[in-house]
Amino acid sequence: MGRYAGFEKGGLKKGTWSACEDQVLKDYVKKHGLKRCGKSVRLRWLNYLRPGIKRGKITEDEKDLIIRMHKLLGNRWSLIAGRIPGRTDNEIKNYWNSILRKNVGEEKERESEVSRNEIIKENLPSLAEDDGHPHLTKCDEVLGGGGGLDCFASDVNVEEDHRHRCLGRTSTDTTTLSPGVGVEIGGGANQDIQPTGDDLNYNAITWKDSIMDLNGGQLDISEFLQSDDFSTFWDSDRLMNFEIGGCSTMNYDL
DNA sequence: AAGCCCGCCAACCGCATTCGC
DNA sequence: GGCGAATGCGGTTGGCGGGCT
Repeated sequence: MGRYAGFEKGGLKKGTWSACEDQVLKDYVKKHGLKRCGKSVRLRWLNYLRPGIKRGKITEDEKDLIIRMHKLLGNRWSLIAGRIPGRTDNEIKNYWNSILRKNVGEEKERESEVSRNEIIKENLPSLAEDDGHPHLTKCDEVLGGGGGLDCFASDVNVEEDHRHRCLGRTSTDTTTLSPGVGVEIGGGANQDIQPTGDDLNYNAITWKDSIMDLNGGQLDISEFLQSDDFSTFWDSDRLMNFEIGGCSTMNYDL
């Protein structure tokens, strides 16, 4: 994000314009009379004219990729586009908003009722047995939201400080904490859980067989996507398991 | 045939970020 | 450190074309 000066990417020069480049542009506009602002020109180039841009319909493979990446990254269109050669962020964004959003929404609607209940039934008992998390023992109400697993402790008398620590917040930070809310697990890249790194050993979520804790903020997701780890991760079938399985592929390590 | 509706997609817009001066 | 320029990003808008009535 932002300005990257003085290097080339994909054969394209970036950074401050030279006098020579300014002159080329001036000559061009003088000759052809292009009445466009720079931003518009840039966008047209990036999204349409740039070499390597793939035109035509999104293939099934690309569609699957977009859906899976979106589950992982959310609306990080440029990151998603970066993993789909020849497609622009704008194209992917449009495709998602016009086609996939409603498809995925409908699918989610159908699946959520069944899978959510099964996942919760399978996993929450182990949490409830944990004496270190008394509020979870009181968890008897589960609500939907975001494809993740939201655990709502019905006992609002749970010790506040403990709930805060489990949410990774200091006991004085109550601004985003609603009464009765316990822990949110899963649901993509935007997690409600942040590590405190203190008395609560907060490897709260460890992806099965994976080495990174995306939710814990130990690794910036952008860096991760550029890393070799991601290539390995991506090439394997782990991601598929991770996304489609959702919570069911997680190990809860509280 | 004409009008309307809707989906797709290119373009616009505002904001954030980074860098050079 | 402040400021402007350059760039990136994501949400939104608007035009166009095809299908339907």
